[in-house]
Amino acid sequence: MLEQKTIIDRAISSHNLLILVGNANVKYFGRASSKLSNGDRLVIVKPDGTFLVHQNSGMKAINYQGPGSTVKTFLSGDKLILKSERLKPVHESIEVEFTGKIEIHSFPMHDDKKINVIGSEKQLAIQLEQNMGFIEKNLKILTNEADVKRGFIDLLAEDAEGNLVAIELKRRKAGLDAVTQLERYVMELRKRKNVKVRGIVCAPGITPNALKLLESRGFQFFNLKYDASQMNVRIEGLEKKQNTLDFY
Amino acid sequence: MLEQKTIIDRAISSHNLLILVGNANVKYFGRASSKLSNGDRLVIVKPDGTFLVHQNSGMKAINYQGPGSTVKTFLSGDKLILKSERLKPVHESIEVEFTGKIEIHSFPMHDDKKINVIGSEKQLAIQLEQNMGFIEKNLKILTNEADVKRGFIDLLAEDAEGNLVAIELKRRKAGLDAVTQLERYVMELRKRKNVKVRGIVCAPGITPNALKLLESRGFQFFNLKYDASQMNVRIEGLEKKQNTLDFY
DNA sequence: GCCTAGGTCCCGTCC
DNA sequence: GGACGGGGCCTAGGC
Repeated sequence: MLEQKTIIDRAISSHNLLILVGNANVKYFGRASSKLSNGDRLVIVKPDGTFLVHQNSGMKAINYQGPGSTVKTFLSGDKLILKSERLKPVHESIEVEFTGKIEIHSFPMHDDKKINVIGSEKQLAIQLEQNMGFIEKNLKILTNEADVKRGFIDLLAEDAEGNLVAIELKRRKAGLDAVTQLERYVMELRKRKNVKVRGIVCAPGITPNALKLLESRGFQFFNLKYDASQMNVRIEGLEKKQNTLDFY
Repeated sequence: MLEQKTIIDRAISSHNLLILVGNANVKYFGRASSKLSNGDRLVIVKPDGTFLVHQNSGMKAINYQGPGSTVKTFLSGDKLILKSERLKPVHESIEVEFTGKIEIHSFPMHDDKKINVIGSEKQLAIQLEQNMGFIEKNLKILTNEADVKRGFIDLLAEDAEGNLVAIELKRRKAGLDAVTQLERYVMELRKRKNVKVRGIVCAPGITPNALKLLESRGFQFFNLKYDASQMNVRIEGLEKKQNTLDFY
């Protein structure tokens, strides 16, 4: 065990990626607290202090600590303990107690590349901004979050009659939150400027309750079809949808 | 390379945890798309199909695929390619192209334990339900999401005067969303029942804008102090807070 | 530092 | 299966 501790300590101090697999229990204290009794676990320690504990299924780490954490090792009888600590945002700690054989692997990792993601809401907004005709003729873009001070509105435009049009854009199906968000922005604008303000949700689909809420507020919904699966975003269609009579 | 492919294929078919480290580029197509050019990467393949690509820093996998995905290996010249595919919710794929030496490790993992987390909002609700006096005298709990049909209210109570009291509880500082959520519920209740409905947000802190919004809606905020860092949840205090005159 | 909102959010739960 | 909300959400962008 002492030898294993030495190997681990050396990997950490040399800023390698450290991978541990073995039977362990895990305790966490901090913003919440958790216990996970013994089982085979994967532990990842990154050079930046990131500390991850994975079970054998599921996407998310069952326990974790972000960059900036520090990890220390302890021996307690025949058991090896890893303790990860961080101070901010609050004091938090994870203790992993290995009970048997540990597989230890350490790797130097060089990587300065950043991922390029296509299909963010922001990119959709840029596409839509250049084709406001998709929504309606003579819709003039005023800003995409530029001159509005608290400009959390995805797109702000002016229609042919001089009304303000606040557009909330979503990259996936809109839910109740999309409508309440839009409502807050519209209320804010109506309070500040003394003009009519229209609200539009633009998304690939909307949940039934969200549509009802939207219509009760006098807003409009535009169904958005786009494709972002091929390294470029392409808006394929945008059509106004309203409840037909047989919806109710 | 052929030998490495064989080792990987064997690990996958035997439902082991598979760990790969090596220089690779990564492409993703699906709900969005992404490219990440060459660098040292950690790839994790779990027995349930979970597929994770990590860089050497940061907590979150830079590319990922959830449980149920299938992974296949290909040889392309002197390069080994891992391809993870899933069909639901939409067809998505990740391709990891290794360009040089790959470190391969495979582990059988046995683990049927579930984590026990202390300090969830639900647990706080149970604590609070048993001490409604924290909020005000003669507040009678009606339900914690039990008999209400669409019971999305954290806590529903009745005050001394027979008014309904809808309580939105948060385990962390309340933001604008907490208030708009509460507002939706209160509106719904007012529409359905014909009684006065009060709204209360109960959280460890509230953002200034959220407090303003809350007060403009006539709701109340109670500052909640609790500790969940020691394997039990304990409410330490709960006091009504309102803006003092010098707030504005 | 706080506030705000997006995310290939994931995840559980309830309908 | 969709819908809805929690999460130790994390992370990025503004201020």
